[in-house]
Amino acid sequence: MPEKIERDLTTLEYVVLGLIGVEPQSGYSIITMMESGVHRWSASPGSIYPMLKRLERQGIIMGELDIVYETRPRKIYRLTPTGEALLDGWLRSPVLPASLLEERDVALLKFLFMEKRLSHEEVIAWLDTYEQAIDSYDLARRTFYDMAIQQSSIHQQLILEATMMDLNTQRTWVQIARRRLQNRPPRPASNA
Amino acid sequence: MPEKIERDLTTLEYVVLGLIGVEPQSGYSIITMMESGVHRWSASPGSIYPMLKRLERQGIIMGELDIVYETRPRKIYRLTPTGEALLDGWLRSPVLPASLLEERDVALLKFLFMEKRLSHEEVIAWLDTYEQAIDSYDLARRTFYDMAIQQSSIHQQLILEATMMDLNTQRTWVQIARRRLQNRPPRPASNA
DNA sequence: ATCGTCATGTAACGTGTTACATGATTGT
DNA sequence: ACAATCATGTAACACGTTACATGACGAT
Repeated sequence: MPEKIERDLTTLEYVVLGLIGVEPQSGYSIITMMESGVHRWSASPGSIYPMLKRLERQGIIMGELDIVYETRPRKIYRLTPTGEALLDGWLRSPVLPASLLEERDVALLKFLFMEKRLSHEEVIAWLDTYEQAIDSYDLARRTFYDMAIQQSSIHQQLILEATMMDLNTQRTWVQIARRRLQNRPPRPASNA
Repeated sequence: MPEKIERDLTTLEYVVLGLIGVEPQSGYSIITMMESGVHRWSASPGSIYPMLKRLERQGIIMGELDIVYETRPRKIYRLTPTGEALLDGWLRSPVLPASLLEERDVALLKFLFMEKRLSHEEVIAWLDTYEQAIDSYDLARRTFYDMAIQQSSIHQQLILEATMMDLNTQRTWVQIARRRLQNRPPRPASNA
């Protein structure tokens, strides 16, 4: 009987769920993937192993000793149905304006994990929320921008411009991504 | 006699030092500034007040009760020489390739705090390190890019492109910033 | 008189870090 | 035989969060 899940999961926990969701992983493989990867979260053994046990206690993942295909026994964790629901809920959660500048890497990671877990339409819908977040942020900032830009120092002005440029880049990317996904053939045709 | 400073300061601590460095602040004003500001660090009272005491114990800041200009007594903290040295060292520290994608907001905050603490030349030099970081990241990624882009899935390709676009935006911004600062008149001339 | 804001603080809690420890297995 | 890697774990520690507590002041 699993523990009750009281608090919302950490971003780091969701990322681990995402990795496991793409393919079942051992603690060691998670650590090495995150060390060598594009992720900012340096997964130390001291955080991963207790976390895996915690998530297993809560019935979110379940570990199984793998002694068949590997000479060296490893404990492979996979998602339980509860874990799948949690992960997919996180992946589907819309991009919020507040997270545009500070959690972009998280958004990209979610986009990575989505590929194998969400339907085509859901990914498009998520990209729509992304663009809506940019729009509303843009709107709020643009009115503020005109006021603030006047009486700001040079550095403050440049920071405002940096965020504007940042948003524009993100908007362009979202549009590219959506177009690319929409043009994607439903199934890979015969090659060559 | 202040405690020895064992560990390196947290980013949050440096940000607080930056705020105090621009102008002496009370705990409350720090909290409100960070809540309303562009910063991702939600400064809760439970983090700020203990931190201020900690930094004071270490001789990095010093607080003084302000009962003269304010009806309501507040404790105003200012940097000690030790604190100034720490802050300026942090501000001068070069931008590293690893921090380009994950700590951009920190870089912009540093850029904000620099304005009143570093010389013109030092700011330019810091921008140079910024661009060098972009160059080296770009170099490493570009060789990887050509290899990886081939056998990557659509989502992986798009993530790679997102980071490339991101880097390009940052490079453009750095160049704009440097140009703007170099064209800046040394002193504001007479206005109107 | 009362409510909201200003202003500072404390206590419990949990997560992540650093450092250390252990042992099996592979390579040379 | 020995070193490096694979693989999992533990213990101490510290920071930050959440929630709670306190009181003075200003406005109505």
